[in-house]
Amino acid sequence: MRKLVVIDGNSVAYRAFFALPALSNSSGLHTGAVYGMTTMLLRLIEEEKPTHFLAAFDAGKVTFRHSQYGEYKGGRQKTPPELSEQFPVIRNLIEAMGIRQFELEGYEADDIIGTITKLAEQDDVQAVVVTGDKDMLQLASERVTIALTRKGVSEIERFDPAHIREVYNLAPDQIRDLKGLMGDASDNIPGVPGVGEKTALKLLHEYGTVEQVLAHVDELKGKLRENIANHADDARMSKELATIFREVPMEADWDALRFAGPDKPKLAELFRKLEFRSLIDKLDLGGGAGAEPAESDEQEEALEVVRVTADRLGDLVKRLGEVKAFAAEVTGDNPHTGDVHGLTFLAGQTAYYVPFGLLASDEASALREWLADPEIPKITHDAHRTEVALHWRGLPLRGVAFCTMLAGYLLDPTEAGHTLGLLARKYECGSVPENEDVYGKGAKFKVPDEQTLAAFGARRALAISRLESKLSELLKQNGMESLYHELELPLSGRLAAMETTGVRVDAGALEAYGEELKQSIARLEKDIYELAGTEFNIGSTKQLGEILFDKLKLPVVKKTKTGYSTDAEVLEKLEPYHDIVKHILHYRQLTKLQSTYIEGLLKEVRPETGKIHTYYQQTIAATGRLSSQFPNLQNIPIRLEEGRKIRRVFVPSEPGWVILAADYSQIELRVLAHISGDEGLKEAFRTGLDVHTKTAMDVFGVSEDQVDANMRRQAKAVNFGIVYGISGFGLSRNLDISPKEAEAFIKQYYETFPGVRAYMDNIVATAREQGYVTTLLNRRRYLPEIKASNFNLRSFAERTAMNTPIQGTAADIIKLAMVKIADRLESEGLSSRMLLTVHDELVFEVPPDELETMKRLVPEVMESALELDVPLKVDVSWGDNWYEAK
DNA sequence: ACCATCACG
DNA sequence: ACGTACGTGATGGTA
Repeated sequence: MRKLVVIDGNSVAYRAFFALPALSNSSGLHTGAVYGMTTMLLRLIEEEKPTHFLAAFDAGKVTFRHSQYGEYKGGRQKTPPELSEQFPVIRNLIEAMGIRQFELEGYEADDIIGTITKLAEQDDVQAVVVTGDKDMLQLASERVTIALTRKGVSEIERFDPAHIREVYNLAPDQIRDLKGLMGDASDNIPGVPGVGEKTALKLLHEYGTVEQVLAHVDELKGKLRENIANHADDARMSKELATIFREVPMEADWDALRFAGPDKPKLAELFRKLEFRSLIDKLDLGGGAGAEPAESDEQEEALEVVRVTADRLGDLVKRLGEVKAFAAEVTGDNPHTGDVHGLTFLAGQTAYYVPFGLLASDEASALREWLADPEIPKITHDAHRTEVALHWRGLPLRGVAFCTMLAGYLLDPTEAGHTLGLLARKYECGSVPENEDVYGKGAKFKVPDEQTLAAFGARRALAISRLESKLSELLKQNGMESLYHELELPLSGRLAAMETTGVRVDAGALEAYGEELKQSIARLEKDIYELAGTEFNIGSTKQLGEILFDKLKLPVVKKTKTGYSTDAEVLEKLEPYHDIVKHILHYRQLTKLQSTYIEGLLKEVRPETGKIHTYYQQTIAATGRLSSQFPNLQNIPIRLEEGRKIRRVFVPSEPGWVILAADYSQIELRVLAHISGDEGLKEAFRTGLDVHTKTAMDVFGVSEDQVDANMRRQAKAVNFGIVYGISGFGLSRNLDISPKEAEAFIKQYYETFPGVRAYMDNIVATAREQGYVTTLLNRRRYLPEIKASNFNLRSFAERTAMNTPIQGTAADIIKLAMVKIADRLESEGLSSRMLLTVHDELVFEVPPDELETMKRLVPEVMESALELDVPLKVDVSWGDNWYEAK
């Protein structure tokens, strides 16, 4: 006798997901539903001994039921991401189990199951349907049993027609009628209002079917009669929706469905990945023929995890000399406001977890001294963040000798992230969960108990220690040792110091400016409403588009994928058509200032100090630049006067001091001159002429006094374009000229500076050959897409190949200058403080008696940070605030 | 969560 | 013929 088991894949997965606790493996993959599914499949194989096995899944989102009833399954909760991520794994599991899976576009699993069971009946095959969905009971027959999951998936109740009769006193076919009357909230099937299971059963026992109930509605009384009479159509439609379609175009290929048991090696590998250790043992999958040896982390298993208490601190203190690595539990995106929960120290085979409370207590002074001692080398992950977070708790961190995050970044700056979990996996140094998996995120954020933190810390510390040896070797192989040890690592401490120092902001002045803006915005708003003839949300691009293009019939210049484009470029083109446009542009400008720079900055001012403390991300930008967050102080307005005024509120934190700003002049073009070796471009910088004017002279073949403003503007655009990895189209858009004309400019430029063209050609060829490009200090960026056949991807990679060495070398230079300046300030005992860095600019606060020294020292160090074939030039300025330092 | 927009170098 | 400038972060609106 052939016996088929059919699983309702989606239904059972949901059941398993909600029934089981939120399990996850050490790499953070949720595994609850997979685990539930696994135990259930194993039990089915054991108990049912199927000769044929099929798992049916829903395909696509729209089925024919939606065309019958638009609201079908409407209002259903979105699948939780913790479950969605498990579906692919469930598919792998089923495959490894040796079970055939099936789905068909436009049909639900129900329909596939309805059809296969019908075919089973025809071919004399015994079938068991496993599902959580009671609707399926309608399929029960002599040959078809429905196994409903109970208590999640741990129990199964089998329904044959006799059992259905016992429980409901209905025939299987009448289940459809039951649903038709009572509806089903989970599928958004309406049914008849006021009719639940009890009433529906009573009616069906009396009349048999929905149609008969409707025919005898006159015999009913009161509200029930009224409801049924009014919702007769709903009842008929509901029944139809609940009816499983059994004519899906598919064939009964019993050979294809034959079940020969699990693919053991595959299953073993999957279980190892999922960390279902008990199942590996239970199924004896551990070392069977064909199975790979179990990947057990012996070192991790041998690790002793100690939760340090006050009376056991001595054990750790005695072994501080042996500490190989430490891991800090820091949570929160912003380390200035985040929490430190504890530190784990790895000494030999022991991981000591010290909760923060203990670390901060009198008893733990030896630990704090160890952390603060610059002479004791320390290895950790994300030293920069840790140092900032510890600083605010009065704990200095010095002597960081290796940071695995920074190393991971240098080895491949374009990776999606450099968390310890990602690095450990990538470099095969154990598996470490992400913070998100340990602490949760958003509303679910919760600090777990100390035991969990200790176990987590132990794994982190072990991974850090393993990564250190691997990554330092790789840095050496890549020739990045000095980039790492002499530039990035020292910089990380300098950044932490700048950030914790912070920059004073005159909050009163900021608020006052906000008041002014508020008035202007209100006036603009009124004007705009008047000109539009209606009030609307000007901030909504959708509503604005409707006003401009539907109501006022302005020409559509550009579209976005979601509708009309209304960006500044479009609005500038529309200015001549309607007065409203310039008001909108002005409104945009002022609301940007108000929301991002007035309100945004005010939120970040610490009331205790009146300062803003940004956080520089050292491991984000693919080119080696820094980025600035909470708030971003690298995009404070300067180009337009109204915005530039914001800079007035950035003031010295000590009375009488001044703000001093020093910026590299044309650093990227100078770098280009150096690395391309182009004689003409080098000459341009040696003459000391304005480089854009000089470019205009050379490209247009005119003398200095013949260069007009327009020629200089065009030359400047070409220079920018060159740095960005030029294309005729890009330049044409920027200059608002035709691509043809732009091409001509570029051709002319390349003829004038042939060395630049040679560089561009060479760097792209180099990228193609070696797969990456480098900066002067050997920073590296991989460009795998340089070989893509897709034109877009490849072109992008080519422009990146041209740009990254330039932008990245400029970043190398200013970073080097920062480290050198910080060293000088220290060695010369100056009290001036480095506060900010904005890609090619450094900002300091300076006491009056050091101003002369700093005016000399800062440019001197910046200009000599790295010797190029062209001079580096730095402009210095100072004043009472950042605005005045121009 | 994603998009469009806009601030900076 | 393809369809774009390089690198970031914050905001408000919308789905």
